[in-house]
Amino acid sequence: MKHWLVKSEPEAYSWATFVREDGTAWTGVRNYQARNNLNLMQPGDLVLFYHSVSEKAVVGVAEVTAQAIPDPTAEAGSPWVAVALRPVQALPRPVSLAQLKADARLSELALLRQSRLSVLPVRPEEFDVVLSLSQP
DNA sequence: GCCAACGTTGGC
DNA sequence: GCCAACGTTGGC
Repeated sequence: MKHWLVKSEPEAYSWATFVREDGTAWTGVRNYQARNNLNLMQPGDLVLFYHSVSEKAVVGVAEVTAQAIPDPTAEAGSPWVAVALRPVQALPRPVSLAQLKADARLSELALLRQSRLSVLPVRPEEFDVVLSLSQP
């Protein structure tokens, strides 16, 4: 099982909406590196849900429920894909970008190294560190 | 194939 | 609001 992180601007698509809809097709990714990561996702993989821009914090954990298919919001024949995600749990407390940056165990975190990429791999130990940081 | 121009993302 | 990083586009 692999671990990932996806970003969303809460004004565009928030964790609350994601929970209310009980999951969604993760469409609209238009970057090749992010697309490659989507293609590597398998059902059961766990995904950190990050609110970018206005909040800058990991807010929840999602699970991949369907592997990549052609993105229905893209032109037919385009290379873009979408996976299906569903919410697993909100974090007890959001883990802010500042917290992530401050933790030496997360110095290699892909989010911190490639801040513009919207679909990123997370190492299992990094995933566990983020969860532990969210504990009250 | 190179590179300048331009657009977008996202942190500050 | 600004700007750095970075991806894409298009002229040459």
